[in-house]
Amino acid sequence: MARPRAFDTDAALEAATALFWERGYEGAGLADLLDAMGIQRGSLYKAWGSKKALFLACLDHYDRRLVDPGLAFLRGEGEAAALSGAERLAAVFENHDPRGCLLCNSAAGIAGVDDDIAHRVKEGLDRIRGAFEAALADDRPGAESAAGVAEDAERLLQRYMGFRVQQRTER
Amino acid sequence: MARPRAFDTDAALEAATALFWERGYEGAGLADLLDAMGIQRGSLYKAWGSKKALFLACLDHYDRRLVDPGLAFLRGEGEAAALSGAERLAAVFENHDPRGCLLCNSAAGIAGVDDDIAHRVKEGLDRIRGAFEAALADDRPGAESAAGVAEDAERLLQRYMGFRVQQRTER
DNA sequence: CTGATACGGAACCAATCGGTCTATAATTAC
DNA sequence: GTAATTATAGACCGATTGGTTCCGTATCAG
Repeated sequence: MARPRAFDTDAALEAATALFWERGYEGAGLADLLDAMGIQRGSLYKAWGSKKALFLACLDHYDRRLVDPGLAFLRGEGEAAALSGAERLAAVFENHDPRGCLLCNSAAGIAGVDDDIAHRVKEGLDRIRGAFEAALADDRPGAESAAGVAEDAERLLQRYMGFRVQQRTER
Repeated sequence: MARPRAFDTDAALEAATALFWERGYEGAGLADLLDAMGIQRGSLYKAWGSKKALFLACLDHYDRRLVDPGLAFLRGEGEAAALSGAERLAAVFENHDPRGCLLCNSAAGIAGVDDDIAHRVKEGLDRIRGAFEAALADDRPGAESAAGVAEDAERLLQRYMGFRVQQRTER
């Protein structure tokens, strides 16, 4: 084919994600995004088509770079295998970031207005709940309390979301 | 003095609060706000001075109309006196609203960008934490576990915030 | 009745919003 | 080398943003 893209898609996505994370979907204007990404309007619209599509791509990027490793840790994969479920869960609530969590911020914000984004965010949160369930089940014998685990995971997800949201007010 | 205000400040605040609640600070434009409030630009700026000041006034209105009664309930005042602390706490997690909680939405959103709003939101959340503490202490003997109550109240606040945020993705 | 006040309504403002378009440059296949 | 293809930069678009200013008028105290 013809002329290849001159910018690093992943690096641009990383920069856009950071801005959406800090300022939210509506708070991050096109001009700010382009500035942070170091590209021009034409390139953005050629690559992603719209601000909303870019945002959805950022949610994917966020999943890949931050959520997935976190979920693997919770499930006890890799070096986390040496830790108990409770220890892995405790580690999650050590992670402080004044920006909170992109998924949680989006849930409280734009997800209440846009159905596509709401659906995408819900998916992400469901994945986190699943990993919480895995970590909880790891410390409990047999299938004795499958329902209890699901219920506790739901509460844990709620606490996690609140935990991350709370950090945005503490600066 | 002279000519009195022709519109009901409280009713206008109620309408503005509803819009901010549903769409967030940045999602609610002046045109939408004025339309919902049934007043004109001039009146809004004469009465509140700016969009941000209006928003802060809406947070106060929200406190007065919804938070305060909720806190009184948690503290066991009025007809809630017949309920145990645990029963009062359980009732709080029954309240479903697809708009979530204005305080929590603001924490996850605009509070991360504006310091004045962040401060105001933090205050509101601290008040909720205090009421959780009161409800928890009500079920526990003496001052045996004051620190434990504070810690549990913090976790309860986190779960509450996540609980309300979550509802914005479930529509 | 009169003068002071400040209201409601609308015109108006610069700046920004998300998005499109075109001219140019770079790269490929042939 | 040439033609086809695609990305780039940036000018440009109408609409909307939050905010100001003005005017005619209603309402007050004296």
